[in-house]
Amino acid sequence: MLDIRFIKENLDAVKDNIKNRNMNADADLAVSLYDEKNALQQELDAFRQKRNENARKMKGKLEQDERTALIEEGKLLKEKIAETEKAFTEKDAAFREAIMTIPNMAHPDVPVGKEDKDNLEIKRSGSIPEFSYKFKDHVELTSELDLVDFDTATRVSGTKFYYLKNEAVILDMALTRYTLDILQKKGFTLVQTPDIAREEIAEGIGFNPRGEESNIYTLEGTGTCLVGTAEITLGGYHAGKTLNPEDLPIKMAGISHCFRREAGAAGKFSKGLFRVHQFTKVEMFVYCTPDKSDEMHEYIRETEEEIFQGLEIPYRVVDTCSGDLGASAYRKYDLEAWMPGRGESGDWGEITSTSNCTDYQSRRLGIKYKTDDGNKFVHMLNGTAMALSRAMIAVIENNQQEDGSILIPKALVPYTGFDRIKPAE
RNA sequence: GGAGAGGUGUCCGAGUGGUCGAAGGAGGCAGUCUUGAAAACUGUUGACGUGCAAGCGUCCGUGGGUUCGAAUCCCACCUUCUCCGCCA
Repeated sequence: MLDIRFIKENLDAVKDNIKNRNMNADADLAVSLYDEKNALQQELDAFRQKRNENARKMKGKLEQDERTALIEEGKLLKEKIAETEKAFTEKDAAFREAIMTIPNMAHPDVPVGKEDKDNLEIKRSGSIPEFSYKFKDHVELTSELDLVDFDTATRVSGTKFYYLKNEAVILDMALTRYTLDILQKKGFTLVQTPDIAREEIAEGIGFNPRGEESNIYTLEGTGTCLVGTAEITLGGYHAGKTLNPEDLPIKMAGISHCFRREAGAAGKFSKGLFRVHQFTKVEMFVYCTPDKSDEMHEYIRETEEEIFQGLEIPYRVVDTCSGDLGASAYRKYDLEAWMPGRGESGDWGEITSTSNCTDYQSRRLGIKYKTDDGNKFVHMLNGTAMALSRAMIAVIENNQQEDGSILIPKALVPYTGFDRIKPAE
């Protein structure tokens, strides 16, 4: 959520931003609703002032007829207040709805574009593997090596679920542990978060738990939902708090299961482990002062690169264009790993994503820090350290061998205890 | 899940329907004293909205209700603690 005063003062910029981001939001409506709401608030405050005065007059001893007159006046005021309150509440709700749809402002360097094709590649690392033999995609490889079972999962749980089996289980944990070691050394506080969060926390982060197009599973009758990412539980960690500036930046690394409905997502780019209803993820989260958030964003991106360079996975870094940014992001970088089995002859596939959400989330969640000049909203950033399912695709497809085996990246061997996954004899 | 007791400012803690944004203490900050510190003493010390400002309004877990008037009474929910039950 943006600051309404900012919107009023920068109305044209806010409207341009909405257009660039390809979103439907009415800034003019938000402003006029705010002004109307404000007028009602002032009216209401005036009535309340009269009520308070009226009540104060009745404290001492009074003649009976004086008291009766005051009570009558009070009754009248009570009605007026109820009426005005009702009008105010309705207007306020309408205003909130309008302002919630307005996206965060974008960093001035964000490339302007409509969709993911317009994202700007800013960097490449590693080289794309060349295969002198017919290479396979991860679905085929994991099936042959008995590492992943989609068919049984479909019968038991539904489509887009999977069983990890045998060495894949170890590989999954090795990737997790490898990542946690890096993050702990860098000063992140490691946390295992709940996989369930209250809906208002999810909403504060920018996830809509309700509605047809929601990507979140709600738990009927509980007011809670399954988290789509630990961003929700890590961002909710300090909800409603005023933080001590000496404690900033706060760097957390949270591991959680992630659940996504992925309604309507299908097609060749979604096959196998790439788009699933459940996966495990290590997420980085940072709370910092506004002057540090650009710097922290680069830091998170560099950390992501360090993790994937260590695994010797070829990737590129993409600066997400305006039209492809989520509502809460000010700027977003994705790491896209080379996936040989993706598409016809290999393609880049998103494996991490880091967003600087500035104060867009903290304003809704009420997370501030103390300054000499009053309490200010903190900046909040998130970034994927390790999305297990997708990282697994990259590891498996890039390290496949002609004999059908998979080489384990050197950095992972201490964690797996084996350096190769071989087909059964 | 059952029974009981609570949720008040940075913290602890008092609070009879009107004099309560809220006693008292601690802590923080400023000052006096001191070579410096401690102690003692004095003063000060919540957030949010609105307004140029003075001010006005809101906030005592959350949301409803009763009342001319609610921290105080009623209802629901959330939550903490104790005991019992169940359980990895």
